[in-house]
Amino acid sequence: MMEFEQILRSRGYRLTNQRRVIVRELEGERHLSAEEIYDRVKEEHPELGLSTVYRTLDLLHELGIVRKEDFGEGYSRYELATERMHHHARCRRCGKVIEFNEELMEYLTLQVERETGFVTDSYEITLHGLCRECAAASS
Amino acid sequence: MMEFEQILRSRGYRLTNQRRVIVRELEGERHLSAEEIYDRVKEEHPELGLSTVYRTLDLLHELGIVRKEDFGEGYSRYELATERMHHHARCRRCGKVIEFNEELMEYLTLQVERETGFVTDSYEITLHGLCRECAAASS
DNA sequence: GTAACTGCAAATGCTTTGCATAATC
DNA sequence: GATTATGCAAAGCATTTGCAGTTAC
Repeated sequence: MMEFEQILRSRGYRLTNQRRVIVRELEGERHLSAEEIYDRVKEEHPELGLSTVYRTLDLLHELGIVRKEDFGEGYSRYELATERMHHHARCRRCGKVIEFNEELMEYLTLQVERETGFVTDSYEITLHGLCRECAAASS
Repeated sequence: MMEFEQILRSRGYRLTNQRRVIVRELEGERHLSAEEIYDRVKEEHPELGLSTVYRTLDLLHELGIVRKEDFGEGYSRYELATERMHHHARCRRCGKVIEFNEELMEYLTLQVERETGFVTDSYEITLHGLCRECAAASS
């Protein structure tokens, strides 16, 4: 991933080791929380601070390099915006998150842009309801 | 809205004044945060505590009576599940939330249920990108 | 009467911030 | 060398919890 370095430079941000390391971690795994990134990186780079992780994720999110996700856990998860878009179904009883992909939606983002001027670079669908087990248990 | 009283009773929960008042507030306005509900209700019912608001919203959410929404503000918003489903486009630069409706999607929930057993009672689409103004400013 | 519910205050956990130091350009 | 970025510790918020008192059934 060279692209993110160019984006940073072109906006006048500095290319630090911490930023490189955090992006590398995100390249390795999806859906990471700030704390998880911090823990993983700390082994090799004990000098990294948790606040730097938050500040970096904030910056990367604003630059459109990472997506910020909310699984209803009380904290955020992050993944590279280059990852394939995907969607979640979250059980309101047990909290389980089921992931699924689907292919339409392209037309929707076009329509929204036409109507509101909003330029979409990624999207997320969340279904609220009951997973198989909880649905079975409640009937 | 009588329905929620029946749901509570049928599950063995008690029908308290606090629960009634909180639901009434949700009937009056959409997208309310716990704190906003607390502030609105406090004028007429100073005895209501904020933790009761949170506990009630949690219960109503688990029962499927209210939807829990995340606009990326760092806290949750709530609305009655009977409200028309809608979707958001959130600007990653300025945070502005643009709301829009659309009508397809029915087929998607059916397909998900077929594949995973997940029973959807509501859904939410979030687009990530730039609003008209921020998109203009960054080009 | 008893079990569920509430209010209050304290605790928790994620995230942000102030400031002195260090690193990038 | 100037400015941006970092680390640390402390502060900030939303949310949760423990517990004694209250209320619904």
